Amino acid sequence: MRPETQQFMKFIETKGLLFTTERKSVAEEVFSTHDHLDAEEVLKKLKSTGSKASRATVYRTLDLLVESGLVEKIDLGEGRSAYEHTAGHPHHDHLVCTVCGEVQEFEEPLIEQLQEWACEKAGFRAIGHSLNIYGWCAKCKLAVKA
Amino acid sequence: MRPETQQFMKFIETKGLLFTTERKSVAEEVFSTHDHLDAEEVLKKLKSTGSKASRATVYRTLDLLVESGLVEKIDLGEGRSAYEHTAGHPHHDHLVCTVCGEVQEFEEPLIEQLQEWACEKAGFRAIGHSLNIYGWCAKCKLAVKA
DNA sequence: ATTATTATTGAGATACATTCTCAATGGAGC
DNA sequence: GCTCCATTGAGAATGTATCTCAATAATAAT
Repeated sequence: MRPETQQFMKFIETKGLLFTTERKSVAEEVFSTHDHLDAEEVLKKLKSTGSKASRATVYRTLDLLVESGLVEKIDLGEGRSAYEHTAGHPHHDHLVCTVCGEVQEFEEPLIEQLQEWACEKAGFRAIGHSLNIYGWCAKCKLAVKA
Repeated sequence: MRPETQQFMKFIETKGLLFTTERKSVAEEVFSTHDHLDAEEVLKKLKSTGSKASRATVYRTLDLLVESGLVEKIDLGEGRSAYEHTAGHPHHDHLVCTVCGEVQEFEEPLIEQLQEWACEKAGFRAIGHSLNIYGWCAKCKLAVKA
């Protein structure tokens, strides 16, 4: 069991919930990669490894993972969203390729700072934010030129 | 007919399409306010003013309006999106209140600049972007305290 | 141990925004 | 008027996510 899954177990038990096999397998799946996974991908991977976790359980467990703070839900626009685990990952924003769908990360601490100022100015109390830039990734740019 | 609708007409005709009553009424509706409208709101307003434009036509015309550059489609996250006309509006980002649903705008040219740099660094060619901050607007913050 | 209580689950129903299909409509030009 | 093709509307289909509810599994009580 991965250390992150251990942490999740602690979170679940502290909340007075049960750390079931299904919850464990969803967590292990999410923690197994640094890629951005969407719920459907998690479900598919679980199916292929023999787990019988249902779609509903996958969504429910992903919500719990987000609540635990170990996983971040990112809104990729147009109703798509993905999950990634936060361990050892500072906050970052996303470059979404509209050609191949790939999602790259980028960091810009100053942008975060400027956002905070904008909120202060507007009397707004921020809870979360999402910044996506849509366009062509380096690979797809080349592919078109060629 | 509003001047923006005139421009839209020109766009439609230049494209070799027909400037129909339905397209005209959708455009007039969108240009009638500076608020952020979603497709369903446009449809409802049209229904109430006697127009018989269908949902499909509303969506199709909104796409044309975006293509013309006179209207911007903004992704508000969680699958919601809204439209606003761009005339006389510099680019801006959005503060989305998760309590009352209100959408405020804010401008921060430096953020735009930083985004461009981030793209350059990653070899990414940006086409569009969306920055939303979610949280409590000033009004809802007060309402909870009271 | 047996029973009662509660949490969790899966399958499918439902919701929702959006897009698609396709037959019917209706201008534009001959 | 007739032909042609763009446009339209009604409803079906899509995709993502949530909800319902009976069945199941775990925990607590006796």
